[in-house]
Amino acid sequence: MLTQAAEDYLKSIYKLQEKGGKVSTGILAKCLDVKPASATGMIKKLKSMNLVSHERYQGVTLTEAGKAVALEIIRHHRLLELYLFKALGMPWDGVHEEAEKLEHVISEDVEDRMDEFLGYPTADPHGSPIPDKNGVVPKTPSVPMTDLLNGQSCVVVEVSDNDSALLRHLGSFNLYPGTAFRVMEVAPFEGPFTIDIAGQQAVIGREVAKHIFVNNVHNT
Amino acid sequence: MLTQAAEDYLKSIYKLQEKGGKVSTGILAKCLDVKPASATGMIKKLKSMNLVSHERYQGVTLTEAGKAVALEIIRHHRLLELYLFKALGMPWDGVHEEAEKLEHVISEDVEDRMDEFLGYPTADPHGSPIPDKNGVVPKTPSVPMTDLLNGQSCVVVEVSDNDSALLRHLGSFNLYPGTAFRVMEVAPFEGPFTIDIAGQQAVIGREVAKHIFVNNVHNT
DNA sequence: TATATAATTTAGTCATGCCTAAAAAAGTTT
DNA sequence: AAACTTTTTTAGGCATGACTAAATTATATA
Repeated sequence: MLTQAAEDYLKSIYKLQEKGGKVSTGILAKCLDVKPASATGMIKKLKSMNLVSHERYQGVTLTEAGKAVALEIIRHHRLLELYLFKALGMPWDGVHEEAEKLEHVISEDVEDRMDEFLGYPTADPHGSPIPDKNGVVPKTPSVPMTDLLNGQSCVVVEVSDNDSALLRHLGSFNLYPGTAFRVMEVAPFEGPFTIDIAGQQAVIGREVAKHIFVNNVHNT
Repeated sequence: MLTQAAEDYLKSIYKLQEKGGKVSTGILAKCLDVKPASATGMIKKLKSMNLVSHERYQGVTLTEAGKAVALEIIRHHRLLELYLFKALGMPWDGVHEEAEKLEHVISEDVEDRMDEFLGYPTADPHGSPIPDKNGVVPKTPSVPMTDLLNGQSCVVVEVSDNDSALLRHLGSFNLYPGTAFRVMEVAPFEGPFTIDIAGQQAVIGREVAKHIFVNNVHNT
């Protein structure tokens, strides 16, 4: 059985690997809020378990086995988030933290039962894809909201899940995955977006917009 | 925050204390499957946190603070058992093990939501009382099935939850908390009980009967 | 009351797991 | 090639929680 720390490392490596191939020790360390030396240490341990490949000074990659573990943890996490949201009515800005603890602990049996209860879902409350039991991730193409131009309409696909204050902010505009909106105005000089959500106007700053991903972009 | 091991010690001390006042180091060690010296070590740690009282060679007792922690863990455990049973349909012989891991991890928020979902229950699937948020334990008087005499009828109140093979065995007779049965025969020389459960006969050995607690005992 | 037995505590060890600071090594830039 | 950055190694710290062996204390017995 893997330790919680090992699982967290694998999860981080997976996420970093998704957007940039090999993962450097430094980036990984920063992502996990530890010193690079600590990351090197854990990388060695994971390598000895054949969960990662690593050539000195060359960065880490997950092996197939490591990837399988990472995806299982991510699957646990996202199923838990959705379950806590739908079955227990937890606010969407609270489920991440709780899932972070539970993901290391639940059995496959509980995972399966939640999956069934939820009707075999493909995305968590923040729109992140839930890997299936075989490790297949149902990706939905999307672009960052910052790509949008004046007058364009779209639908929210996904938002970052790790900042609960941000999530509360978006919730106050009813800006959830699935929500459609239209860009009314893009202020010049990297300014904020004014958007229309079902008749309600909202102003979304650049920093916030970076964390919102949309699809179905079209001019109206 | 307490470690999982510390919480487990407090829980064990609470349970042992319930049936016999002060808890000896040896009993505690046996109960947790560690050596007595290890138990002494943890007792010292818990004492330094004012969670237990302890005079050398005199056994341990929980302080009010320690009792509060123990009851909170037990509340978590039993709510989880019932939740897993009712909301996720887990078999009653599987919920104990799962709850054993989750009890150390869930937040008060999740606890409250499960409690509400379940309608503020007072007993888990094995009939063990669920302490309320103030640490009040809703006890139901009961006697061990081994006290029963020929011809007596009664209702199952509670069964031991820590042996899943035993639970499967009882389940095969539909012998759950709330189930009524009548003693048809008590074999002599500490022999087994033959009972009638809704028209079905079952033979229950002494060792099993020790783990079944009943009330509403009356002659019929 | 002396003594044997049992229980408990002390003291010291060991393993795990994760972390750090500082020095050394390897890669990258200019 | 020199200077800089990043990574790795080294050496060590700290917390947890278990263990053994020996010493101590309590209890039961003769």
